[in-house]
Amino acid sequence: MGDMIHFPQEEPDFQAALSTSMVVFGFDGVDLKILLAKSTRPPFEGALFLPSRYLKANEELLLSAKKMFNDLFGYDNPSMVEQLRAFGQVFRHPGGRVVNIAHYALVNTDDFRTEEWEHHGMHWVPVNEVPDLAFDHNDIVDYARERLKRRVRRRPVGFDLLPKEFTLGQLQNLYEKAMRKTFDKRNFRKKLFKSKLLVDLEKKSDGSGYGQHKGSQLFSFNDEAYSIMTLKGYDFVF
Amino acid sequence: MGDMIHFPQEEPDFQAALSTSMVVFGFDGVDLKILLAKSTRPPFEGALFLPSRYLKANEELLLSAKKMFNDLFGYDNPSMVEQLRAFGQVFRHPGGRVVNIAHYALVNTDDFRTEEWEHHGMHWVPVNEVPDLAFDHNDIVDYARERLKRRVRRRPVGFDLLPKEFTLGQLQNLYEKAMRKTFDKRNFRKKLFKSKLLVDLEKKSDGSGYGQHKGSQLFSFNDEAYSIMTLKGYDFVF
DNA sequence: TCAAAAGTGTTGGGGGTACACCCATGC
DNA sequence: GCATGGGTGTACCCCCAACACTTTTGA
Repeated sequence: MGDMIHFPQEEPDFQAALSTSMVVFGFDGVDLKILLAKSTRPPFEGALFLPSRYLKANEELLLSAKKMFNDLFGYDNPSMVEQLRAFGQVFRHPGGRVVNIAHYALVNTDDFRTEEWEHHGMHWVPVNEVPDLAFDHNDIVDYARERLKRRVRRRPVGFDLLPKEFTLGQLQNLYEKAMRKTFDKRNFRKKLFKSKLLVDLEKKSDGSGYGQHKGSQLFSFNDEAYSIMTLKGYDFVF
Repeated sequence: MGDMIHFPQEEPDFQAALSTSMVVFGFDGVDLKILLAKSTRPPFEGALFLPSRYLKANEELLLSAKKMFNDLFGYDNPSMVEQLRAFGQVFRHPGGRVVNIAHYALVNTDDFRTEEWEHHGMHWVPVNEVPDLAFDHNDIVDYARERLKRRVRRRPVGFDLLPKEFTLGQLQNLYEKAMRKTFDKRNFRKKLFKSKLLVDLEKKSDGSGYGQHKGSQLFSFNDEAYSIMTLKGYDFVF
C-alpha cells in the first residue's frame, strides 16, 4: 500500500538469484528443433531442461545469454539472441528465489559443436516432440514458439536457420514448421519472388544436402534486401 | 565455459534484488498519456520515474504488478496488466544488482485516484512529451510504446482506455496516437463498422465528455465481439 | 511402376487506398 | 462568418486464395 512511490528511497531486498535459459531453435534441413540438455549426474539424473546457467550478480542479461550462445556454437550471433521475458512463477529453488530471464536464438543445427557437448547430454529435439521438462521450461518453450511465429510474420528468419544454399522446398518447410500451418506452393513462391529476398543461384541441388531434393533449384538470400526487411519489417500474410 | 550444463547442480548467487516498474497508458479523451512519479524528498528530490517498487523475495512477478495497479486505481484489471521484459543493463544501485521486471497497463485516466496520489508527485504526461527519467526508465517507456503499437494492430484496445460511451473521433484519435500515424476518416469508419465491434447507442454527445464534439454519434463496444477478437486476434492493417 | 517433390498460370473477389463536399457547432 | 470536427460513397488496383497437371528422381 503505497510502497512503490518510495522507490528511490526504499531499500531493495538483495536475496534473489538470476538464471538465464535459452530456447535455441535449429533447422537441420527438414525439421525445426530445439536444443535440450540432460542432467547426467545425481541428484537430477535424467532430467531434461533448456541450456541454462546462473548469473553472477554483475553480469549483463543479454551479454550473458550471448556468451552462452558462443560457448555452444563457437561464434557470435549478435542479432539473433533476444530476450523473451522473465519467468519467475514456477521454479522454486530450496535455497531461495530464482528468476529466470529467458532468451531465444536461431541457428543452423550444423553449427552446433556436437562432439564437444553430446557427452553432456545436449541434443536436438523436434519442436513438436518436446517432452516434459524440468522447472517451468515447457512454459518458456511455448512462449518462445509464439514469439517465433510472430517474428516469422514480420521479419525474414531463414538466414540464420537455413544452409547458405537452400531449396524453396526447404524454405517453405521451415516457414510451415515455424508458423504451424501449411501454405499453397505456388502462392508461397509468388510471394517470395516478389519480395526480392531470394537470389537464384542458377544451379541445381545434387541431393547431398539433408532435406534437398536432387535437381531442385538452389537459392540464397539477397543480403541487402534481407537487412532492409529485418530492420523495417513487412507483413507475411497467408 | 560450460557453466550452463551444470545448471541443476550449480549454486545460484542469491545477491540480486528485483523491482517492477509499470508503464500505465491512460487516455483522457484527447491525449494518450503515461503516469509518472516524482520524488519529493532527498536524495532524489525532483527525479521523475515510473511507478515502481521493490519485490520481496517471495512475491510473484505478475501478482506484484497487479497489486501495484490496484493500489493506484482501486480496482483489479486482470487482463490488462502484462509483463514487458526484464531490464537489467543500466540501473546500478550502490547496494548491488537490481533487475527490473517491467509491466504495462491500459486505463482510462478518470480511474486514477488523483486525490490520493497527487501529493506524492504522481501525474499524467502525454506520451510525446515524456522527459528524461531516472534510471533506464526511458528505455522501458520506448519498449512499452512499441508493444502497444503491436497490440493495437492485433487486438482491440479501446475498452480499457476509452470512456464507456465514446465518439468515433475519440476512437480514431486514440488509434492514431497509439500507432503514431494518421488514418483516413472514411476508411477508418468503414473498417470499424465491418468488424462489428461497435454498438451504435443511437444518441448524440452533449459535448460534456472531454474530447467529445457536441452532436456526434455515441458508441460503445460490443462485449461479445470484443472478447472474441481479444482472444483470436485480427489484423488492423492500415 | 510407383511415390514424392519440383515446377508452373489464371481467375475471382475482397479489401486497402485515395479522394471532396456539405452540415452542425462554438467562438 | 469562420474554424473545427462530423458525416458520407465511389472507383481503382493490388494481392490473397483457390485450384491441377506434368516432369524428375529415387526406391
